Amino acid sequence: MVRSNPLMIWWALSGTGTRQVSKTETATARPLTSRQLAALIGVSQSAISRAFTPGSSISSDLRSKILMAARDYGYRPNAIASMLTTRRTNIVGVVVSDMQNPFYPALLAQLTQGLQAAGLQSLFFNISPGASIEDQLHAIRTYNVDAVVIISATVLNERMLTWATEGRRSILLNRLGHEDITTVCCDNTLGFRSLVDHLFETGRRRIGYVAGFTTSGVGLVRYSAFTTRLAELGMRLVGTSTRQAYTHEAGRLSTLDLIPLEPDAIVYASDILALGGIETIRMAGRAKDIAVTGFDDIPMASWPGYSLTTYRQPVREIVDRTVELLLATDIGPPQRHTLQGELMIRATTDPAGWADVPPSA
Amino acid sequence: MVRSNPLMIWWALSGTGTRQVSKTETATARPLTSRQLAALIGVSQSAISRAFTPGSSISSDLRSKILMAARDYGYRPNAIASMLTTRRTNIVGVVVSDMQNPFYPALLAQLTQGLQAAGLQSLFFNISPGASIEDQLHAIRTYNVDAVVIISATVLNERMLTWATEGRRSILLNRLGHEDITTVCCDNTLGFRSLVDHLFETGRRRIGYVAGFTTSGVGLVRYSAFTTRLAELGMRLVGTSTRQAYTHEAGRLSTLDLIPLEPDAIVYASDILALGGIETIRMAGRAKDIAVTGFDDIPMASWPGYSLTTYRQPVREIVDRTVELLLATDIGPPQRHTLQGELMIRATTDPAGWADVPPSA
DNA sequence: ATTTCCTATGAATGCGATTTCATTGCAATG
DNA sequence: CATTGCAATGAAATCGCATTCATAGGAAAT
Repeated sequence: MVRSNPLMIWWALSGTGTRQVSKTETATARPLTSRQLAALIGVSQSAISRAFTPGSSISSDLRSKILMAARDYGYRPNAIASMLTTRRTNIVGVVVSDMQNPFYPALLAQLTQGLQAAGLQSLFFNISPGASIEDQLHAIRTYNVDAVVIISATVLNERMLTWATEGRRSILLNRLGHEDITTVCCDNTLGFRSLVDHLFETGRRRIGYVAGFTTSGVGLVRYSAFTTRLAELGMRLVGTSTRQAYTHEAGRLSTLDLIPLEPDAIVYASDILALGGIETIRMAGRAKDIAVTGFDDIPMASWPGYSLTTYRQPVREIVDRTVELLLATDIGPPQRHTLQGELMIRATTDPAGWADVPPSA
Repeated sequence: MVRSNPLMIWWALSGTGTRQVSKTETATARPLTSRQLAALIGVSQSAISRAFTPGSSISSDLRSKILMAARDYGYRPNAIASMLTTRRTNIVGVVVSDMQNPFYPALLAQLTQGLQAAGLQSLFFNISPGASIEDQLHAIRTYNVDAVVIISATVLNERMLTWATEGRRSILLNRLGHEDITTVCCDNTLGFRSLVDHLFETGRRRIGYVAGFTTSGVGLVRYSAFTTRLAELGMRLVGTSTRQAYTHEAGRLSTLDLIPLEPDAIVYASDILALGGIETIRMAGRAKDIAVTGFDDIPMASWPGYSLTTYRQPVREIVDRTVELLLATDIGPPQRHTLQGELMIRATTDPAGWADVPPSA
């Protein structure tokens, strides 16, 4: 709908613009305001506002007249102005700290889509090494976001968290151990129990474990679920290793520690660690003996070259629940939402062994 | 260059933490307004505003008095309100369409960090299949973002683009062929010429090509640079294949088409395609004969298990240039910025061949 | 000492909507 | 027919800050 716009003419004649309108400077043409539109079609400014406010007291005749005029003149309500009076921004602050781990971009993409579908925009706060955490938390408050969703806030301590989220709806994704904030999290315990069960059923008994962060809530829960189930089934924990990171390299290195301990399976705290582990195990030519499991089910896990047995995080459900909580009219006390994932059995736990040759010379 | 940001001042004076907040700051209580603070310490509201506005006419005595009071009472300027008067939001709309390709999350992470460092926030617009493009473009305008950065807008057509970006500073990353918008892009031509040169020098002569989108500007430029250099060096193009996508699977499938043509090297339009190709080539046991090159240098390319020869996109430089352009005070006509990357020589072009065994049974 | 010129400040005026309040007209009721 | 009640509309008052305007008080200049 590229129709010639009376607005431009109006502005040109109105004399408000003493600036020279250059070709590149169309930026300065200010959009029509509700008052101007009202004047143009001879109604009150209130009427314009009502026409755009569902459920307000206005006749459908007048409303449609206004909406058509708005379309013709290219008027659209200024969101900033309405934020000021309604004190609602329809903006959700999304705090991200770890974009290295491929799981998070995937989660992020779905989350923003889910929010968009609900009419919410996402304002990004990147809390990563190199970014100023203080400034970002500060911005969360001055921009008056309606809500805050924190994705894996391993960087934030409890006090920062409560300060940043104070007074606004907020949800912590994939993190545990915070009393004051509602959390939505995959069922890590069930996940690791399933993985151990699967290893047991496929005949593995001597298990190694590679952790990411051993300090975070999720990290602890995963390890604890793992060891508990191991003990219940009478399996042996041959060793644990960590590099305090969820990266491919950390997976490679930690696996080097474990191989000498002769495990017949290694459980990794996340897929990205497991992918690193696969590489080390292949280099060592041990793929025939050592089963591998991950956690997350990132896209790479299902690539034929890896075919990693893992536990799928229910990303869709996490996102849906999150959006649902954000839209709920009544906010109760902080809640814990635990969503069930799914065991994805692939080649790396095949009792017959998987590829035992290093992929690269 | 860092834009002077009122918030910086606040933080500078606020100390490193240990805010002494009066207990009056309950969640339900509305935040203090400048007028209230003014009344509390007996100055005018204008003074409060000036205290937070760098370069405004105010004595340093009064300013520091106000800033300290602000800290004590927990006052902070309401960004929404100031947007209304200044007509500047300090928000950049970031339009993303393809989060599947790992290159984009990486670019995105760096971009948001670069913007943050310059005092700009990023509002996300996810234009992906499943999201309503119309709604998102609409939102870009009603939220009055200061600028728009579009990352790989393969989904948007020319008319949508101009409509969405009309009247605001906007930059297109990694896309070519748009006259009206400033673009910042890696030097694709140089990149593909370098790759071909490298293949020539390492003795390859029969080359295959796997494309992503063959319709996009970047896709065309890459292919054209590739074939041109091939001809110049008298090398032979044995075949081309595409699945119209930049995915691992597309790489796998396209490679299946090419292998029967007996190439001694395959050039892929991007790393993610090449990774898929590596898999197919390994399965076929042809890694000894077929060299592989990618483009982007995503993290996975340097994993030992792949060790993919590729051309690094200068992400840091792209981000820096973008931020610089956004902060520039004078906007000229649309410009083309082409930044040079770097040839990353790894194992997949080793004349001796790389791993020739399928990594997974 | 008088004039001039700044600088620092306060008062007042928007920014562009939402929302309350008051008013009008018309239908329904007695 | 008079009265009540409701729906639709306009006028006016915010919302919280930025900025212009007006002014008081000094310092500098004469």
